[in-house]
Formats: sequence, structure tokens, C-alpha cells
Amino acid sequence: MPRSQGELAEHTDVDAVTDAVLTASRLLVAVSARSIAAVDEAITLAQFRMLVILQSVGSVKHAALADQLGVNPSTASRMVDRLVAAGMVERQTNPVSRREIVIELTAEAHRVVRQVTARRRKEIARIVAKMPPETRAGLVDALLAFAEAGGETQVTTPDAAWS
Amino acid sequence: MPRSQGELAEHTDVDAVTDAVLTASRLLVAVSARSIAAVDEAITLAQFRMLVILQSVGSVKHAALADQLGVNPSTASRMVDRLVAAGMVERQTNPVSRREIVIELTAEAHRVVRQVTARRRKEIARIVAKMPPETRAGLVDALLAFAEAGGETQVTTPDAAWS
DNA sequence: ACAGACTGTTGCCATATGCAACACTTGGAG
DNA sequence: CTCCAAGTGTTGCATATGGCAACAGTCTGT
Repeated sequence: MPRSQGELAEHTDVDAVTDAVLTASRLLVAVSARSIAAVDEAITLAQFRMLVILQSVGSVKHAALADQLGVNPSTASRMVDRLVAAGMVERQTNPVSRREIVIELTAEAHRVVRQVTARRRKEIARIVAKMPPETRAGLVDALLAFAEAGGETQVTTPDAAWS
Repeated sequence: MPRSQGELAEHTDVDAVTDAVLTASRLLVAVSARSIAAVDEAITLAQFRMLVILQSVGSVKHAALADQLGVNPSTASRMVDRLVAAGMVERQTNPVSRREIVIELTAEAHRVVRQVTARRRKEIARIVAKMPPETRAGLVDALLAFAEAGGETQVTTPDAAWS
């Protein structure tokens, strides 16, 4: 195969990878969407994203949470309202600063996040298991290189649900 | 590299790939989200998904559109309402069956879809270009194998925005 | 001719989001 | 110490998304 240095070949190379990436994206998105619905139909994608963030950082104040989610503080505040009502998070006043309120997951929420994540990993692993083993090694190297190459562009937006 | 048939090695293999896939997913989602906002802030992700479907299939009736989007027909109907108001799509009664109404993109919508898609491809291509060229070939083969392996599970859900 | 299926619409409800206006707290500047 | 600016959370208002159920036409096969 022509992994040549020629400009034309190089361009074709990039194009082929781009196409492959876009194709794989479709599959990944579908997998992720399914894994939520399979565990708990009552929870929405946006809510799950919030839960994932809370699980990874422990407890945060509203402003930081809104920041991480990339939404308006008012949106975060009302989402927390609903998650409190659903018994998934708890508000706790910060003793050192009375204007700050920290939010934490309940045990129930931890369980849900674990289940969804496990489900997602399982589904991806199931797909990977179907691949010809020779291609797996290449996929790891290539994906890591891809993530590395894109890492400089900070990934801050709606990532959190895709842990 | 131990691409052995041993069970343990095989399992580790699958785990490594799964991790790599999940990492790459985060990046891909961020890229896709940015590419919409960059072109037209007025359009939402859901609306863009509808536009992409319409562009790929030409014209469809409401029921098929809702099916493709994976939403309730009522939701699709009202989304079309708003897109008509925005001048992005047109409703046309089907002469052969008066109960069917087909929806088509306007020229403006075609332009928007092209721009967003181009932007997304450009951003991915920019990342790919940063990868060590040796790893690109592996990425193509591996991603295609991955998509192939997952293809049997039908990808019908929220795919369309990720073209 | 008519019953049942198909198709789109509308009412009602809940969630998700953004913007702007508020209220309250905190930390400095004077 | 006083008071103002910045920080933080909440609420009102508006729009978009999304599901379910009820409806009103339209078609199709019996």
C-alpha cells in the first residue's frame, strides 16, 4: 500500500482516515445512546452527563458544574432541582462560604452511573471482540495517536457523557 | 507484540481497544459539537440532524423522517414547523397520495449543511494530519473493521448528524 | 360501502437552555 | 468601618425538544 511521501498520496491518506473516523463516529454515538436507555429510561442524556461529572470530581459548586457542562448556571440550577427530586443528588451548603452550595451524588446515582458505564464498555467490547484480532493492535495505536493529535485542541464541551 | 491466542492476552487486547475507543469518542463528540456552533448559532443540533437526513435522502414524508430521527411523529411535525418558519425546508403535498406530505430542503439549508460538514471534515483532517503518518494506515483498517463489526447491530438511532 | 390501517396535526405535559433581573455574600478600597 | 464591585445561586420569561393520546382526513381491501 502506498504510504508514500508524495503530496497526493498524503492527501488521500488523510481523506481516507477522515471518512473512516466519521463512519465509526456514527456507530459510537448509537452505542452510547443505547447504553443509557437500557439502564434507566427515566434519566435523560443531559442528566447523565451531569452525573458523570459529579462522579469524577466528587462535589462541586453550581457555577463550576455549569461550566463543566457548558451550560448556563440557571440551567444547571434547575437540572439539580430535578435530580434532587429524583433522589440522585444532594445540595449541601458550604460552611466556609455561605454563598456557595456544593452538589454531591447519592449512592443511587453512583450505582446508575456504574451500570451505564459498564453497559457501554460491554457493548463496545462486544464489537471489538468481533474484529479480526490482527487489526486490534493497529486500532489501539492509531486511536491513541488520534486522541493525542486532537488533544491540543482542548476537549471541554459535551464530552463528559462519553467516559 | 503478543497477539497470542491465550485467553488472558485476548482479554487485555479487547480492554485496551475499548479504552482507546472511549477516549477517542470524547474528542469526536467535541469536534462535532463545535462544527455546528461555528457555522450557524441559530440552528440546534436536533435541527441539523433533520437537515442532514433530508439532504441524504432528498425528500421524505413526515413518518419516515420521524423514524430516521428516532423521535415521535409529533416532534418531527413541529420541528418541520419551525424549520419552515426559518426558511430551511418546504412542505409539499404528494400528488399521488393526499395524506402524505413530503419535506424538502431549501437552497439555504443545503448551503448550511455543506458548510457544517466541510467544517467538521476540516477539523478532523487537521487532527489526522498531526498524526504520525505510519499510524494512519492502521487507523483506517482498524476503524473500518470496527464499524464493520458493529454494523450488524443496526445503527439507526441518533446517527444522522455524524455524517 | 365500510371498517381498519395509515398519516399528519394538535393538546397537554415535562425537560433542556439561554438571557436578564434579583437577592445575598464576600472581599477590598477608601 | 462603610460601602461598592464581584461572585453565586435563584427565578421569570421565552424557545426548542420530546412523548403520549386524541383527532381528522385518506386509503385499501373485503
